[in-house]
Amino acid sequence: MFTIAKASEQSGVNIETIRYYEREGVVPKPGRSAGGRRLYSADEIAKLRFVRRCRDLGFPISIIQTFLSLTKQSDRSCGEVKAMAENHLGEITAKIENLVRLREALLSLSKNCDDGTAACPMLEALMKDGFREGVPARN
Amino acid sequence: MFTIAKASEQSGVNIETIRYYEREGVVPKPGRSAGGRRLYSADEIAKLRFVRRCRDLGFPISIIQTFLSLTKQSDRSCGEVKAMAENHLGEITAKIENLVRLREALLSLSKNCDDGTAACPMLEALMKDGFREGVPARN
DNA sequence: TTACTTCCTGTAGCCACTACAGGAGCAAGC
DNA sequence: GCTTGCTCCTGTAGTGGCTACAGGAAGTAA
Repeated sequence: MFTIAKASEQSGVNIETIRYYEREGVVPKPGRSAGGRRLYSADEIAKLRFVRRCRDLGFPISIIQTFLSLTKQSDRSCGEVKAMAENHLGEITAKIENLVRLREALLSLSKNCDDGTAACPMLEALMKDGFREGVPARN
Repeated sequence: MFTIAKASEQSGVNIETIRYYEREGVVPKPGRSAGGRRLYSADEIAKLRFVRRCRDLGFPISIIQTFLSLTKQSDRSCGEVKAMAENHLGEITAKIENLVRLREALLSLSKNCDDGTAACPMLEALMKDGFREGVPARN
């Protein structure tokens, strides 16, 4: 059995975040020592690592909870997982496209911006009325 | 002078968000009618539109406040604006690169995932120990 | 007058954490 | 046994940028 510091180290999840996950019911409550300290098994640490990896892949907590419940069944789970992963892939692709358009818009705005000019053409352009080219709406 | 609904319509900023900006001191407090309702001038609406456009470009509120204070001076502002824009461009590019790596990681994970299999290879891989390839850390 | 819409303030919720404050447990050295 | 210093505990509040109420007042058209 491991202390929360060891669990954090081995899973890559911050200590405060581990306690947060427990509060929110993402991972089950671990056992406690006589003095009331959390004690983690290797399995529980593996679960934390799984959550961490999924978060690194950009999955929201709600989806990860579904993943965790699907791993318990281990039957018929793959189709659902694949569907959720593909849906997430679509969202990532959309985000990338948005950011690329955004970068282009910002680049063309700041391009005319030279040091030393009195009035900044970028701020001018953003203030003006005739404007709306290729800037995507927010998320 | 315009009601908050007109200001929202013309600036593209949600009514609740306009009041939020006012509370936070992003835009100055507008005048009020006899009955206590907010009344916006064309200038104030232009300022809201400016904030909206900057938000659409991904600038955080704190940077936008700097922009707004720089537009008042109109002297020597361009260099600072350009520096902030370029810094922001760097952040956007980093985000894009992260997302692209993430997409590749997720794609290679979900590729082996066929419908109908008993155990899901993607969840298996995320549970396993030997793992850590090209998944970027979170923001 | 009545009905309907818009607006007001104030507060709470969203997401996924992060950062305290104030106290208790625990291990090592003297 | 006692002190020092670390880890851990609970509970609460803050982050950013909004969004969503509740409960009431003001304005407008028939």
